[in-house]
Amino acid sequence: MLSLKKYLTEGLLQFTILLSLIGVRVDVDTYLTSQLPPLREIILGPSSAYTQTQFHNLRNTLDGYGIHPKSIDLDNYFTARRLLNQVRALDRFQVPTTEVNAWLVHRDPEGSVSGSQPSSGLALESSSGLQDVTGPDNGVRESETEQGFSEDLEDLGAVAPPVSGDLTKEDIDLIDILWRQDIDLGAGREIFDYSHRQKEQDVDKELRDGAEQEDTWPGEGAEALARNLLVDGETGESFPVQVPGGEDQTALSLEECLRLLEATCPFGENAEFPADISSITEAVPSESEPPGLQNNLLSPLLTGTESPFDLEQQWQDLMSIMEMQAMEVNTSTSEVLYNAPPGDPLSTNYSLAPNTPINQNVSLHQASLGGCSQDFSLFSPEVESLPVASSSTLLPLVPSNSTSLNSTFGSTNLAGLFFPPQLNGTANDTAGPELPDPLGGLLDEAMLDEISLMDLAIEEGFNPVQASQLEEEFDSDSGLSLDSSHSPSSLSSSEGSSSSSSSSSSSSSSSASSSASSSFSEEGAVGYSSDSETLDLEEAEGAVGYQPEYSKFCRMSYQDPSQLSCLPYLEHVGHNHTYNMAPSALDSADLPPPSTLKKGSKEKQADFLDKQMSRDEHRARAMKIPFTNDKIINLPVEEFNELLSKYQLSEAQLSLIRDIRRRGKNKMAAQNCRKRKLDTILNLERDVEDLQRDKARLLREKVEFLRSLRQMKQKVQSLYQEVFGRLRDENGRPYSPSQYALQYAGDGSVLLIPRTLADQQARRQERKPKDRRK
DNA sequence: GATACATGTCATTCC
DNA sequence: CCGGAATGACATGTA
Repeated sequence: MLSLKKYLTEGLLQFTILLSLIGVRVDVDTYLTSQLPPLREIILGPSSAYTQTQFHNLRNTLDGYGIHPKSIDLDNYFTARRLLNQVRALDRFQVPTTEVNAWLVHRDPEGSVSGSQPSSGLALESSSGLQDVTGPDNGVRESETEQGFSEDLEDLGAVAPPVSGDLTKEDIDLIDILWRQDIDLGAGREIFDYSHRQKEQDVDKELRDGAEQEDTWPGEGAEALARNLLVDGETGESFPVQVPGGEDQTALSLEECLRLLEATCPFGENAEFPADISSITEAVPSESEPPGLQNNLLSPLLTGTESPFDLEQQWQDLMSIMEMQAMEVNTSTSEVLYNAPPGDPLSTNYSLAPNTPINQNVSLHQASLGGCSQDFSLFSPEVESLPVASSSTLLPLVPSNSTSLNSTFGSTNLAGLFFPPQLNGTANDTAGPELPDPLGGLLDEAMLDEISLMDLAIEEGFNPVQASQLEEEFDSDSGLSLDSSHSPSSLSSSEGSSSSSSSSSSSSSSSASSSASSSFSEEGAVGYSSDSETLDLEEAEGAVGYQPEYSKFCRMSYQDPSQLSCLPYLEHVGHNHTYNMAPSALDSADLPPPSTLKKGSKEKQADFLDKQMSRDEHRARAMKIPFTNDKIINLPVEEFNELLSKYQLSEAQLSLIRDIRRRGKNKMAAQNCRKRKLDTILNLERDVEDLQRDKARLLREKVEFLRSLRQMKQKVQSLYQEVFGRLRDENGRPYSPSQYALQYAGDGSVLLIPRTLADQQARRQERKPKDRRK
């Protein structure tokens, strides 16, 4: 009981405080009532006959509510270790994540970007904040369909930000539900995972274990709160850029192209660009203007905005993905990319028809800023765990100069992009399937893999089973209802403590099973107690060995039937109180005054106690060892030797005593060892699940990145078409795509070169990566 | 009776 | 070197 209180006061309380510090609501009752047999056994251990006496005596004297001076070293050790693990695992915990999200929900309606928000809320927070920055929510919630993919998917925060900065009531409700689920998930999963191992356990252990389970399954659904929805509501606006025709080579400003890219940034949700683009288009030189002047045209638009950074960041991400996957450039399969399924909302708006009327009133600046600032969150893989830090740390990594895009927009990639080898003569065609590029292979593979990836992600990461299980649990047992479902145990855990002592004391007359008694007695399990203090208590109470009658009396005095009747579920709890009793005490106990007990019951009692005794106790009794096994085992060496010296013991007795001590120590060690082993297994299990979650998250990120990449590719393709289609030779005729191609040069210009030359360079570019890989 | 599980015990190693 | 913890292997009891 005192150990239990110790757990309550130290373990549970401390952890509760810890959680409170990080803003996690802790419903102690929920955890108390959660059951997890393995951990219960780990922490409490199996039968601990050695500490039974202490447990028993303490209850008798203090009724479990006094402050016991004894320091339980191992207890502290486990508690400290658990706490440490919990603290270490805080970053992985989903409960805090959920909680933070909930707070964000409550705080964010004003739309302010709260940089002080702790981790994990970021996806929601940053997205909403950005949303506010970017202006009114115009996002098309096309990804409502994607939500089925999994809400878990969005927990990475790397996906597109949520469209809406203002949460609707449904959103809040959903968040609230998810939050509750997270809180409960721990217990729920514990039960799920270990229910097969559950069996009759003593209530104290349940209480203690329940308090300690919270770190095992903190719950993971919360991440899904940040429902970052990839929205591509853009309209595929066009832009007026006319490049002066050259002879064979026509230089285009790189910034022009980049601007075009930005204007059609696939991630931007700003479908409409309210402002005008006239300023830009007016700045664009006429056809007769020399190419060199055009390099500066776009820079004013780019400076002062984050869009180039974002864009570059995106490209870096995309390229890293390409490298990571080591995908072969496959120009022959690019059709898949362009033949996106009609149902795919992401691919619908990106075919930019060159003939599309140019909207002269589109503010390119605003468009790029709005779209890409949101994109930033989309490409922040750290958002999930480092909300504030990510936004602050990632930015500095990005060159503050728009020209740095050259490094990312390397000639390699762009050259390939701008080199559709099979470009046919119809320059006015929308980005056709016949336009391959280096990204084609990647994207094709990505698209092909997407389904399987999603399956994988769902299968390995989010655990649809888990989700459904959650649903079921919370349908029938929603929220913190574990409390009620396990109320008996929770009741017994605290209130039953005193009565349990009485029931234990009455074990001699009750038909308590040995297993139950042992399980109950393992309270304060072996190795958890301080020997000296235990000894003091024992001696102070005179319960063991020398004053058996008193001990017996104490026990009998607790045989209050009313208490048992009040707590009928404790009746089965029995305890082995004989283990720590000296043989003499046992003898006396076994022979109560004839007047009090009938002979038959007395014999039964004796038999029962005999059965309760361990072999070593029997041996000790047989050898007339004058002190208790408990002392033999738990006394420090010095006191132990001192004790031995006090008595004239035969060699056989001494040998037996030493054997008893050795076996007792080893028994405790074995129990601790088994607990540790189980603990290790459970930790490994948790680690595996964490890794699986990470894997699933990464897969989801991959899918999202590939999706974004595909969109970018489509944009680039459209832009290529657009630019190329507007090129005119000196006679005002369009260039034939079969004869000419655009190539991005290293100096930032885009050149119009003959296709033969372009093909050669493209081939060269293809070889390079392969060689590098070798 | 076979089996799984919990627990105790022994031997050994390590600190 | 001793005491004791840790642990694998085995024994035993129980359901």
